[in-house]
Amino acid sequence: MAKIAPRAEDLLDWYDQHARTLPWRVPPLSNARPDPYRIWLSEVMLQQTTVAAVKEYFARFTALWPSVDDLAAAPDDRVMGEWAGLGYYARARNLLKCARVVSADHGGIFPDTEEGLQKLPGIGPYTAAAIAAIAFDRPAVVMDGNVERVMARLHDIHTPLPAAKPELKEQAAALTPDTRPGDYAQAVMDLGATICTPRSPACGICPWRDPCAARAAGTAPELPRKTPKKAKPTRRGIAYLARTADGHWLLEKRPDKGLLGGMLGWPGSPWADADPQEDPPLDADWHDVGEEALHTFTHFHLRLGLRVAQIGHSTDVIPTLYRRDTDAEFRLLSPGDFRPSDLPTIMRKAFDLGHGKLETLRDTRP
DNA sequence: AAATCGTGGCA
DNA sequence: TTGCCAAGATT
Repeated sequence: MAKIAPRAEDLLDWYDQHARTLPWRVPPLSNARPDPYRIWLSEVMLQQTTVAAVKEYFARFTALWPSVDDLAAAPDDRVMGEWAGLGYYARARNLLKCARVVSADHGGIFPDTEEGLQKLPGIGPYTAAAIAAIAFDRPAVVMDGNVERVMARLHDIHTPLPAAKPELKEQAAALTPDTRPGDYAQAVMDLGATICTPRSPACGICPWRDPCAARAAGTAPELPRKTPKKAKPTRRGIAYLARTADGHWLLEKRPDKGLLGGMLGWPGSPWADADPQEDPPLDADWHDVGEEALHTFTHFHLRLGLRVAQIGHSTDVIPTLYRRDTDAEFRLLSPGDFRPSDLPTIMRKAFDLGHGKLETLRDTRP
């Protein structure tokens, strides 16, 4: 029985009828070109992040900063605060760097080639190809998790990831068309997101069901294979939430490098595998919150012990803040300046738990 | 080049 | 409950 070769045209026909409506997307067959700024912003937000999580952030960012020049002019703290909760905060730092390079060095115009795009901060092989294809309709080979999965199944490739990447890219390159490459790139990703899903793929309604080798072999649900991941260790630490008599909160701006880099957080001990050590940022009547903030990062679990204290007036606290030997900068934020939504999730969890304890202290010990 | 870097949803 | 997963980049 002769093997049927998959055709890009069949996928495009499916896409014309089934393309999802997305805030950053121009519908197929509309003869409109998308705004490269919005494509870039959406692609950076979508790195390792679900469409559902991105939507509200994309709406807020484009409302606050409609153009790359607007974003380039924004203060760092505002952008980091708006990114809070979305994760992978290096993306936000590189987003700003990239906006400022495009604004200052390229007149606010994004490069229209893969090579030019990939020179910019935060734009790697995938994002450069995606912007080149979607925004400029160039026949770039767009490789993301969806494309890897679709290619592995289409050709019944059992080599585990990431070793299979070169082979999967060869197959993807052979299929990428010269006509409508932007729609094709989005079509493969839509296929992966809605039909050729990681679990329980809907092979029966797939536009590529006939040429799919894994469907014929019955192996689609178990592809692509992946090399096993390491178990996550559990680390522990202690965070200190201090509020001044006039309602200021004592936070720190974490150093730009490393975990939660550039974000606001509560002062505290290092996070280590051993039992946590007390390490308060200043002398105060610290109270144990009695409940830990639990959180799981990419490569470890965290149990964060919490201490809270009422401290003196903000104008009296400031001189004591320079005793600590750390890369982070202390910040005393007034009630008007402190927004819990500016915090990364673990720090917001700590606030939610510690805030209530502080209210209890005030009520029971006037 | 293996490790690092978030978060929320889902089975 | 735990592990897996999502339009990856950086070092």
